[in-house]
Amino acid sequence: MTAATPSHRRLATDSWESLLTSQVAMMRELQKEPLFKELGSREYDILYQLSRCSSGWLRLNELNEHVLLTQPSISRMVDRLESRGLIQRKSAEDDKRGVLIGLTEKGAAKQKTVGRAHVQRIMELMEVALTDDEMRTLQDLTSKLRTSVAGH
Amino acid sequence: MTAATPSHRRLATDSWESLLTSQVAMMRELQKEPLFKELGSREYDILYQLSRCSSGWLRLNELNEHVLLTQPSISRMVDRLESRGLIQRKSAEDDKRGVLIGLTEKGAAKQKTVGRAHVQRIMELMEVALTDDEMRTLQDLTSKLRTSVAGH
DNA sequence: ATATAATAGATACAAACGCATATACCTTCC
DNA sequence: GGAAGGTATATGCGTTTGTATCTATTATAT
Repeated sequence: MTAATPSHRRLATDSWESLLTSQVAMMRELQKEPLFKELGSREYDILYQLSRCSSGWLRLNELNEHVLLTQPSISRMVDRLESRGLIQRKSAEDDKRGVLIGLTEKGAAKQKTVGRAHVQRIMELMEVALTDDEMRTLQDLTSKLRTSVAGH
Repeated sequence: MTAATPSHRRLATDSWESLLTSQVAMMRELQKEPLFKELGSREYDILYQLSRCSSGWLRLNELNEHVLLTQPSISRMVDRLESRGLIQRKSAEDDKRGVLIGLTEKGAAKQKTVGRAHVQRIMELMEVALTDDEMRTLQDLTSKLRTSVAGH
């Protein structure tokens, strides 16, 4: 049983703040990538999630879990991506309320192009900061945190 | 010297993605706090930065470094917080282009109220997820990452 | 000294956002 | 099987955001 001493409190908040600010620093750096001018990082996130899921189709609410946006915002973001020809909608057969989102060929190509540059930049930044072992540890800890907080 | 093998690449991107999604999960949870209805989390961030700096005053561009917003957005956010009586502006004496931002008494009180609930929630979430040692390690690694990426 | 470039912050305007709510469909319970 | 309540997505509307640009001040170069 852990005591709620001031230093214990600080440990929790300091480590969270450190996580948060490192994320801001990385994001700021990643957003400098010129390719992100034509496809915002949250838009890329959508394409990325669609590219990596096994069936190729995701429900709107599944997308919503991964991006820090409200449901209406995702809905309209999907509108825009659809009108740009990057994704397509189809209604879910088992639940006619639902909508399935998938990449078009153009969208998949776009994701690959932007993704390559993105991955390259992430590698450059992570590599000089942390050793492989440290990356593994970081992944473990953040994974543990996410699982505990969100339960999946 | 590390080789750019696919698995090495994956290690960098996977650990970054894990960091990112854990941050999203935490944020989502923290934003459920009712007190954040009257003071958005980015607005709180501003008050928080002002509360913790030694002189009590920060330049607009210093604030900008800590929050993932563009300069015009910070500028207008400061407008709103000022008109709500939470912060005050004064021009910097050594550089007449500059503006210094500080908390009003009301702003400091607000920061404390919201901050307490915020800290409480962070503690609850972190505590069940990670041990003290793990939090220390997480802080070390993210700190290392931030320093490397942003250089401060 | 004066022109030139760089920097800090503010503002105009269009695009994107969140909140509240509407609509359509599914589930449950009687 | 029909009403009541729950869930998935869409839309109206006011607010906040980013891009581009503007003004004011400071730094640099000739």
